[in-house]
Amino acid sequence: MSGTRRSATDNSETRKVLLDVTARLMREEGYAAVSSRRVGREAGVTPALVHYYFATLDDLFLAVFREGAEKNLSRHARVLESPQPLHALWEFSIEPSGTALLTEFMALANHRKSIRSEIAEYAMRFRRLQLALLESRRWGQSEPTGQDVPLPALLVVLSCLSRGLVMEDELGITEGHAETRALVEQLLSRFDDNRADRAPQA
Amino acid sequence: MSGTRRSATDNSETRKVLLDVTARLMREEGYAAVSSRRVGREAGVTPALVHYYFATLDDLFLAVFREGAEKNLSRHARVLESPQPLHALWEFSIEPSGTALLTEFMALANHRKSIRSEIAEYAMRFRRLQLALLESRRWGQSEPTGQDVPLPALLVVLSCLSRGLVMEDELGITEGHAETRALVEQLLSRFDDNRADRAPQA
DNA sequence: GTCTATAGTTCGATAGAC
DNA sequence: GTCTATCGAACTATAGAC
Repeated sequence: MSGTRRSATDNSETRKVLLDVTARLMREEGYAAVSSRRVGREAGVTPALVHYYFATLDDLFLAVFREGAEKNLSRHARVLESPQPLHALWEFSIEPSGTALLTEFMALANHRKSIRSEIAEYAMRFRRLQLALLESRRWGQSEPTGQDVPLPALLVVLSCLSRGLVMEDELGITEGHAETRALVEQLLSRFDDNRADRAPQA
Repeated sequence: MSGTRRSATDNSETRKVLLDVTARLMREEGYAAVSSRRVGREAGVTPALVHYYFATLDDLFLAVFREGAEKNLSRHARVLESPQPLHALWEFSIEPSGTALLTEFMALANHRKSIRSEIAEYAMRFRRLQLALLESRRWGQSEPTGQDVPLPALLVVLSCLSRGLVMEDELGITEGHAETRALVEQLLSRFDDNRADRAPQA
């Protein structure tokens, strides 16, 4: 039984609740709604206990970000194993779930140094993981139709477009979205249909 | 002389200062740094006077947004008259100046209804203006190389990409950016070099 | 238009009991 | 690990004098 007990601070159930409450508050009301009092109240504990787990609010924000980042990294690793990895990546990226939270972190990063550097470091790790996984499946070198769209550029385009489309959708802006999605599908097929392990079509 | 006096509330010099201070605070420290006390202090007036001009903070935010939006609309109208309108649009869009402010408004819009609807309405007006101006120069119909990239999609791609690249740049993320910019230039040339008023090249 | 004064909130963070 | 109690500070918004 001693193997299952969890008294260490990092595994505390309370800590998990605090992280969940914080993430929800950020999604629903923005980072400005996060305070030790508010988080404590919604988690059923006192503000002082929030400070016990996270000395400052920045520590709390960082912990939320790191947890989400790690989950995202492993989910992406799985997504990129799909038979049509780029289509799978795209479908995954245009899910609105994580975007609202990411937007809040972007805004936070604009004026909190500790968060900015954490986000930047993660983003680079993330993009390099994507590159490595995709290149290991033999893209990006001298594929017939992929020549004019280097893989690094494609990844930038996909991430900017998915983020932008989801944000606009949530604001109620849909002008040109259908055409854009169709265009992306067409572009992705040029890659997913021309992998090295499939027969070239001409 | 009576034509130059400006006693109306909307033309007040103080009002202008308040708008400027607010925009600067949003850019440099985020929307959360905006308060009637802070704005008043930095403008050299009392908090009560801020409330005299803008009953609530939302009114203040909205006024800042509207002012920037109007300026942006007229600047864009001029940009799109360039001999290479899409290149001009792109160069204009990747200027970092307005992006930080826009990011703050996006984050604000996520949880302030009045701001969300204002941003959405403006974005649609904006995109329709772009479409109208560009189509009047005979794009997007059946141009030789533009067939597979409809103009509405192109505009979405440009705006998402410019916003995304600038944001990433400011965080220090540059992976894949050079390749993406090259790709965009190539795409834009397919349009700008194939306008109806230039000779087709084959 | 601009001010003083103030009511009523909410906040970050800490000390220290249990 | 969780609490009470508290300091010191910031905030929105309004009332009303000038």
